[in-house]
Amino acid sequence: VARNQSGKPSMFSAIYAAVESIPRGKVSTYGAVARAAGHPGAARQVVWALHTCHGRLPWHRVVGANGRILLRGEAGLEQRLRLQAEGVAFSGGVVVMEGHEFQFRSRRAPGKG
DNA sequence: CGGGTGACTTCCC
DNA sequence: GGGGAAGCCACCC
Repeated sequence: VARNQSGKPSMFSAIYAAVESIPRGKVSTYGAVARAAGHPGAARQVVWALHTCHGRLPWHRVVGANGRILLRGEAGLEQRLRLQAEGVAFSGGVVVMEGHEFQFRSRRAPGKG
């Protein structure tokens, strides 16, 4: 577990755990992961975490708002292929969030849950 | 402490 | 649908 110089766990740890918690066949957004990690607005740090752990995390399960693939070049293609391989549906080049967006343990809008 | 950077997000036209 | 701007946070120099 990565820690800060102060000794307390950094957002890295929270973000890391959040990304790891995304089950196969589901996806989430940078913002949602940041929220689930307890750091709303830290979407950019999610990118940082993914980069730091590129290869250790299901990075392909993290997409941009509206299920858009933000990666460039082959990376973007690979992400899409990986998601499709997991059964994630695409429409018009973007992920069908409707039913594929992973809902973290009661973090987003209260709704019915 | 300041400046630049990044797989972001939201608001407006 | 595309472009511009502001907000956000941590890493690196």
